[in-house]
Amino acid sequence: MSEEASELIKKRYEKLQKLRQHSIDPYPNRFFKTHDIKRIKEAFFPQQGLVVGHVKTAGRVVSHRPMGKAVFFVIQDEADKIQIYASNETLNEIDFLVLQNLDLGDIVGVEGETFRTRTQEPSIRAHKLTLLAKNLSPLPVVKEKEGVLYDALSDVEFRYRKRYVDLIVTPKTRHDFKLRSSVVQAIRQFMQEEGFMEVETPMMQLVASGAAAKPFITHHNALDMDLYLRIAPELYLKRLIVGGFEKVFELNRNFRNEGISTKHNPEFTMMEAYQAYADYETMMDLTQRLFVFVADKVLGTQKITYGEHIIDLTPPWPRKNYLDLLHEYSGIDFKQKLQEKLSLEEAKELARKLQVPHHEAQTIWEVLDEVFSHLVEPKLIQPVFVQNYPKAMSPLAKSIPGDEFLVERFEPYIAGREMGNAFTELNDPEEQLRRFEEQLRQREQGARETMELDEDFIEALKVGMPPTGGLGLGIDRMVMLFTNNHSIKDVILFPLLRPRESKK
RNA sequence: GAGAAGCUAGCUCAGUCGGUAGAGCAACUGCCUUUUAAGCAGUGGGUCCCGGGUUCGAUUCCCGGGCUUCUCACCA
Repeated sequence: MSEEASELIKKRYEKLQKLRQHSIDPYPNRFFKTHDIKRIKEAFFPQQGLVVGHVKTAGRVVSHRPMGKAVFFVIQDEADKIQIYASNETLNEIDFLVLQNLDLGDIVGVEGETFRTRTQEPSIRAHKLTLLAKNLSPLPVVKEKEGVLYDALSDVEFRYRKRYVDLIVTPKTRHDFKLRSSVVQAIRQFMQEEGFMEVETPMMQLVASGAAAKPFITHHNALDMDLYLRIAPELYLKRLIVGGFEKVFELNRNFRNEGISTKHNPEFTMMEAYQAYADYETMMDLTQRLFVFVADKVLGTQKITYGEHIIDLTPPWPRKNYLDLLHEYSGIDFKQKLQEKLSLEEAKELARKLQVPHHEAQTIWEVLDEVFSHLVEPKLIQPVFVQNYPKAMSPLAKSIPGDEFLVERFEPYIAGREMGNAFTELNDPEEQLRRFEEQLRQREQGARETMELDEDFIEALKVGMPPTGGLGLGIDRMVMLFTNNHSIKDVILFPLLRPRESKK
């Protein structure tokens, strides 16, 4: 950066030099505050009036208005901002030099009295000004009046690549990631209060199973073997149910080597929970209560504004059968067609008539899935449990007793988006083996995504797993819902981007 | 992986029907000691994403590449 430094940056380095020549350390070792800004506002600035008091606080200069030998500037800390007033009359000679060389983006410590300006703006009259870190890489200049931003940082790429800058200049970014943290915290609290134990299972696995997705491969040098980054924690969590823990959950990252989109990041956060002596209906109830708990906790309401919609999380959420929804939105009774032994060709013909693209579908189930995602999913705005899915797409779920095609599985849908996946867990090891083998057969027939056979998991089931309900929730998507964001990159602090040729 | 759009000053954006570019903010200089998207006057700042082609001349037209965004595909 330095040899290509722009004029702006050169100026900053010159100021740095000037300060050092006057024995001012632009990067002192420490500075301790008596108050953070929010507390100053609370303690010294009642609605009307003022409590005069002495404070010592710090923050980043986010606005800078010199006026003669006086300067009004605003400092921002993690939670709030306050205006500082300083001049040659309030500061000593050395601190005034700091003031004269102050730039947007500098981090400063301030000591002084609280007061209100003529326009009643809460302010601090600085008697001491300490430079704590010089800004050498000028920030985008974003101005703000009554909550409206002017020249807001709108270069999306810049915001993702330089998230630390985005966090400084874009209040919504700060807000959304604080809210994300609160969501995660609320989920943990809810699960713990429900009696679930948080566990950590391997992220590096010998067999990447538990979901149908392409894994990332990594390598262990000492053992000289390839490992997969997990695509799901599912099979390990169920091993713990076998081991005798009755309520477990894990809240952490999964890795899937798939395309990147507004709804997909290669690493994403899931919460998976398993409860022994329970079934998928138990998990529906848990899901509903969890969403309500989190919404109350972080938003204080069960009605969420998302884009054009007001989404009402108030339970109970309706439950609709997968095949009934297909019937409802396509006009075709697939349940009947299945009983009449519908062929793949006939299924594709039906999809053609419905104008649903299906060219890559290799099985009847994949055709149905295409129809579902094109005709049904976008309509599922208010919370709904879609239940009783085709067996062929759900190799880890228990069959509905007496039903040839369907399993006890549901997916909660909100805002046209799948928020999770849950089922009554298959615990019959022989059946599980057959299902894995069926996956292999489907793959040989050309199915795009199938699940890997995990032999040790079969061994675990042979030891005996009680009847169990399991649930997975996509945390990123949940946060998108709660923060009214439409791109997953806006709820991931550092989304994966291709590297860029230096510069910027 | 496919299609569409975008890439011009530190930021937000104009613009050039082909003659090497502008505004606002920011920076710098001067004035201004209760301003707040502060104000007034002046100054400086650009490999117009990269490479090639056409052309007397390309930031502009053509071809190739890069990166991003959006949509679709795969998936959650």
